[in-house]
Amino acid sequence: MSNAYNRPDQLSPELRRRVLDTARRLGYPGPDPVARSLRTRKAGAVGLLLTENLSYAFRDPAAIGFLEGLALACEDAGTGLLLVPANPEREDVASVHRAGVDGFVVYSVPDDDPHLAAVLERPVPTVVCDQPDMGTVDRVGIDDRGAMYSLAQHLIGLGHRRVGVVCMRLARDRNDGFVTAERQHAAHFHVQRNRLSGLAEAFSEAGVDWSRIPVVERFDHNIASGESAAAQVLDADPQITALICCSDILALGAMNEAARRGLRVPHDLTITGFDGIREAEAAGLTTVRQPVLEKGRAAGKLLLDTNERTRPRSVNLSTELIVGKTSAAPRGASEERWFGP
Amino acid sequence: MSNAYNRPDQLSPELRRRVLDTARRLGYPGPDPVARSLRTRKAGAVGLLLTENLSYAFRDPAAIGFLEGLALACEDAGTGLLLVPANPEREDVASVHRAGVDGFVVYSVPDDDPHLAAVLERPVPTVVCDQPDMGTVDRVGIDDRGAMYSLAQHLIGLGHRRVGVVCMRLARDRNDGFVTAERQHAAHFHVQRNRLSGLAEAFSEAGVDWSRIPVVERFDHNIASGESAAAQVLDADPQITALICCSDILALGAMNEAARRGLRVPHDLTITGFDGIREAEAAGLTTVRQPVLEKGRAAGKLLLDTNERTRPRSVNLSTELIVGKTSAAPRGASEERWFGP
DNA sequence: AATTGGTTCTGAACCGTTACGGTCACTTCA
DNA sequence: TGAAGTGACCGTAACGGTTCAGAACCAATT
Repeated sequence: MSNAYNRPDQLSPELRRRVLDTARRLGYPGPDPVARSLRTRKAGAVGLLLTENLSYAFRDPAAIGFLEGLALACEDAGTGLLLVPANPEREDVASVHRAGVDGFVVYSVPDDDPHLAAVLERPVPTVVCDQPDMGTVDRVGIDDRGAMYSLAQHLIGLGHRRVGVVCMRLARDRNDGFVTAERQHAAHFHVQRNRLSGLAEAFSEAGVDWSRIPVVERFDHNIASGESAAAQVLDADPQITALICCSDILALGAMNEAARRGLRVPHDLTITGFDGIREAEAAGLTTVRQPVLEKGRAAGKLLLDTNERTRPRSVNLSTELIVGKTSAAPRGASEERWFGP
Repeated sequence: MSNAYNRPDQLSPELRRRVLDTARRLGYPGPDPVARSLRTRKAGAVGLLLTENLSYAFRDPAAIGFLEGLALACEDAGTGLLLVPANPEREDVASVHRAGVDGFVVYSVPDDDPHLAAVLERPVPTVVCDQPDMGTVDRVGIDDRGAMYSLAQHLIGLGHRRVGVVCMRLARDRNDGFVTAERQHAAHFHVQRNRLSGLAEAFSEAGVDWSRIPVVERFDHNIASGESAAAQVLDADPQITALICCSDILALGAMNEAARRGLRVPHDLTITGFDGIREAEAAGLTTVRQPVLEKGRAAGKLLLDTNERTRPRSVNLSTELIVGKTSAAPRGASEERWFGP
């Protein structure tokens, strides 16, 4: 029976035809995929865990790029891609337990997320992205700290000392407002924590007292958040010469807010982003480009690569500083340099 | 055992604790999701079948919108979303057979696609999108014919008679070039067939000989295709006053080509799209807006709605003609009307 | 003391498939 | 002619959970 469907060479064509005929006559709908999975211990799918609402993945350009890369890898391997719903509000990890998959990819979740813990308990291979190295599972990511450090050095080189920062959520609780040093340090999102620490390091080295730099956090990641966060930073210190945003989306919002206030970018205010999404490129944003598609593909490859001689593995992809039209020397500084002593 | 995990009320807390303790000590990783699915006959996931490469879904804005809506519905229901790889090149339907899902959503595949046939053979509920009404399964879509008819009437009202058309692939075979009337009529993509027939009807009613209108097809759906297809139409008949594109993406490409030729839009050439994606709105494109997100959500709702009193159901979502800045009266016509007799 | 009622706990059947070993007929070779 | 070898076919035992019937137990009632 099984052979008739899956192993035509194991039986005579005549019998095969007869079996298939009677099967059809009896209304047999073909082998049941679930039972097959149980028996063969292969689900033919990999699970993707995102901390955000499922639909968020389709709204954020960087997430879309990641998904595309992951889908590419799955396609090559002929496996399906199961999007696992993980509502961050509820602590309901049943969706993780119910997912019939051969492995998990975990994309940018807080390191204390119960869903992540549930995944790690499952006896299947896992690849985490944009997470700290856990020592036990494969990892793919970038050097967020180093990339942001370079961006900061670019700004410092231009002469910026008085800056403001807009970042994404740092933990699971909503905190739309200023961020204490404590909170920065304890951020549960590896990516944000490292970007902030890269900034802090560079500016501290340049003699800036980091504890006095206004850092504003937003829970939701969209243009509107960038706008309101930029407004909050500019209200707190109208003297800042540069606004460093931890994502392009936030930076695009900041651009809107700058325009609303009549601030010319980069003449009156330098604005930078992070990610290198298409929209940022179109806007000429100074940013750090990271290979999001490649990241997804690498995650999939790592997961689907069967010969696991050296697990856990860790892949670091390279980033590139893109100097666009939104960063320049601060107004005062350039004149000072020009006419200075 | 099972009760200890899933039915805490069925046994004393003391026994439950003991069971869970020993389970942990034995390294038991929790109930196996596949075995559970087999027994309960519930996979906790719905499958999405796209005819394109999986990764394409993340490149096309309309597809992304659809996915977002579908993800939203899945989220509400707490089910996962399995992206089923269906390589259009290979006739390999094994991926459909192997998908452990409670139902399928089929999005815009040719009506003769073997993957679609394989889905319909599976004994699970199915919702088809942008497909002809099959009579046996639920359907969600729009009135492509009527929407395109309205758009054509808008153009006809403006005075356009000599037009060209750029459409997406009409069948599984690649045909990058002109389309015969025969091929238009026999198109295996319901959406494209209806859009073209809406155009043909409107223009025929206006006294235009449809068989003389150049219609150019492109297999790949991206900006570059729009560019080259527009070039092909304009080369074939430089006198056309309007270029009707069957998607916004193609229209955006056509805009590029018009610019390259020094044609001012809409002064020298009217260009229209279809879909109403964000990029089109930004460009001020005259187009038909269809609720892609709503379409995905409706498909998910239909599939996950358990009380199936009136299957098969058919949902038609409404569209809206958006008159943008890319359509105007043809140069000759407007003068004629202004200074005419 | 025996019956009843209720709760907690145990064991076995079943979901549908695949892997595997065994049977059987038939060919080949000494 | 008989032994060994080959290939086609078939029966059965897991895979790991859920479910449900009924055993076992305890307390309350007759």
